[in-house]
Amino acid sequence: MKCQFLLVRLRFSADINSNNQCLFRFFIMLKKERQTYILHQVNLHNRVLSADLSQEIKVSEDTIRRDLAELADQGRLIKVHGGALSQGYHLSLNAQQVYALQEKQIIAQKAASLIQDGMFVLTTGGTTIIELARALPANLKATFFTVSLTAAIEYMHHPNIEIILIGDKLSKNAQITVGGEAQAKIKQVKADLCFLGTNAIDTTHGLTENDWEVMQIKKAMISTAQHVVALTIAEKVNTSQRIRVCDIQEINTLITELSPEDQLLSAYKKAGLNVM
Amino acid sequence: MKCQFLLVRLRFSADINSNNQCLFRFFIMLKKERQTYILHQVNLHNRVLSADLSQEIKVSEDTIRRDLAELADQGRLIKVHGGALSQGYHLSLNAQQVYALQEKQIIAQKAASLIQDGMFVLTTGGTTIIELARALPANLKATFFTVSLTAAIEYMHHPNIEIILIGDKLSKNAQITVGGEAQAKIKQVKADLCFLGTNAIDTTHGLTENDWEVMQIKKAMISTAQHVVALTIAEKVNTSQRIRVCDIQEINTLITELSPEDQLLSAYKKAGLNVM
DNA sequence: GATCAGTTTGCAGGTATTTGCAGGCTTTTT
DNA sequence: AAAAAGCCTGCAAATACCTGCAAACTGATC
Repeated sequence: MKCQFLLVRLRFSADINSNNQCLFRFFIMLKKERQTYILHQVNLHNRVLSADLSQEIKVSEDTIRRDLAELADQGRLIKVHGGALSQGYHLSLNAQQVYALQEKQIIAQKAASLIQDGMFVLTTGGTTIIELARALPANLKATFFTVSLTAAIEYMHHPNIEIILIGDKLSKNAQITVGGEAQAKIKQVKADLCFLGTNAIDTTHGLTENDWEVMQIKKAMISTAQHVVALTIAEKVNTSQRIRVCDIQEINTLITELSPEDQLLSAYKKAGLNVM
Repeated sequence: MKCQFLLVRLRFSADINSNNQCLFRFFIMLKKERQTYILHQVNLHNRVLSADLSQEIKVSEDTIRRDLAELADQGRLIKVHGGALSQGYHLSLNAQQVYALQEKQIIAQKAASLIQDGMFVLTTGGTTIIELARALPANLKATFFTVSLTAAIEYMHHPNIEIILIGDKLSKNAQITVGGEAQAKIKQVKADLCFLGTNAIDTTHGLTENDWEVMQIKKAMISTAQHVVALTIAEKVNTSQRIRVCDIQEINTLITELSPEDQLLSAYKKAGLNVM
C-alpha cells in the first residue's frame, strides 16, 4: 500500500461581517435551493432586489436575474426592473358579469382615443370607466385622478400611468370616495379631461344621478375640467333620475356605442355637444 | 495439510480528518447500505451534493448519481443538478395564494380583539392586514382609515364600518397611497389604534422596510396613533431590511402567531412591548 | 475450488447545464 | 442630458450528466 496525498478543492464563499470577522461558507447552494430561497424571500417581504439577493447568496447578479426570469416564467413571482414582487399580492377584479359589456367596450375605445400623452385625466367610477381603463393603450403616459377603487386597480396594471387617488369617506354603494375633502381635492386639479360614467341623461333634465354624494363629486369634476366627456350606453340616453348634476351644455362630448349620426343623438348635437 | 499464505486484498478507504489523522475504513458499503446512508444524509441536511457523497463514501460520482437517480425514481428524494434535495423541501412550495395564511389568520384574530366599538383605527396594507379586515366581527362599529386599496375593499364588506380612504399618489409596488398629502392627512387623524403590517423587525434595527415611501406612511401613522400595534409572522421576527421606520420602543404591542410566552419574543417583552 | 450469468462499478468520451463576465443596450434617476 | 443602475446577448470555463463498455464483484451451481 502506498500513501496518497489528497488534493482537495474546497468550494466556499468568504464574507466579512460587521465585526471584521471573516466567515467562510463551505457550501454552495444548488440552483433549486437558491430559487426556493428567493421565492421564500419574495413571499416574506413582498419584494426583493436582485442586488440584495446576489449579496446574500453570493452569486452574481446575472444568476439571480436568470433565476428570477425562470421563476417569473413559472408564474411564481413577478419580475420587475431591479428585482421581483410577490405574486399573491397582485389582485385583479374577478370579472363579474358586466351589463352590456360589448357596448361599453366600444365606448371605451372611443373614449381612449381622446387621451394623449401627458394629460391629466379625472374619472369617476362605474363599469364603463373600468372598461375605459382596460382599453387604454399600453404605452400611454398620463396622470389619472380617480375616486374609484376599482378604476384605480385597473389603472395600476398600466406601467406608465401615474395614479392619484382622491381620498375621503368611502361610499359603499357607489364604491367611490365622496365628501367635502374629495370635492376640494378634485377642484385643486387642473384636469385636461374628465370622463363621467353616466347614470342618466336627457336634453331637458341634463345629466342626472340617484345618489347625492356622487352628484357632488361629479359636479366638482365638471367644474374643474377643461373638457368634460360623458360616457353612456344608448339605453340610458333620454332617461332621467332624481338628482340633477348639470345641464347638457356643460358637457363637451357625449360618447355612446352608436354612430354619431344616429337619430337618437341628434338632439344632443343640436344642443352643441360633440357626439362621438 | 500444508501451510498457506493467504494473499488478502483489503478493501478500504483512507480519509484525512481535521487533526491530520489518517482514518482507514476497512470496508466498502453495499449498494443498499450506501443508499440508506444517502437517504439519511438527505433527510438530515435537506440537501446533499454528489461530490460530497462521493468523497464520504469513496465511490465515484457516477455511482452516486446512479443511486440518486434510483432513489429519485422511488420518490424518496428529489434529484437536482449537482446533488439532491429532501422530499419535504419541495412540499413547502405548494403555492398557497397567501403566504403563511394560517399564521396570519391567527394574528388577525388576536388583533381584531383589540378593536372596540367607536374606535378610530389606522391601518397600512399587506396581506396580514387583509386577514385582519376579514376577521373583524360583523357587528363592529368603527371607523377605519386606510391607505390600502385592498384593505378598503375588504372593509367595504362590513356593513357597520365607516371607511376613510387616505388619498394621494398610488404606489404600484406597495399598492397603497403614498406621498406628502397622505402623510399630512394621516397626521390629522387622532387614531385610537394603528395596525402596521410589518416587513421586518428586530431589537437592534427596530421596525424596517424596503420601500422609502411606505416607511414615510408608517412613520406618519405611528406619530399620530395612541396605540401602535405591529403585526408580523414569527418568521419575520429578528430580520431586518434596508430602511428604518422606528425603534421598537415606539411600538406598543407586538402580535405574532406564537404564544406570548415563546422564547423568540422574550427580548421584545424585555424591551417593554406588550406581546400578544 | 471453479465456473458462469447477472449485477455493480469506474472510466472514457461526448453532451448538456450552469455560471460569471464583457460589451452594448435600455431604463431609471439626477 | 448625463450618469448610474439594471438588463440582454454571446461566450468561455467549470461542472455535471449520460452512454457504452470493460473490469470487478456476487452468489449460485457444478
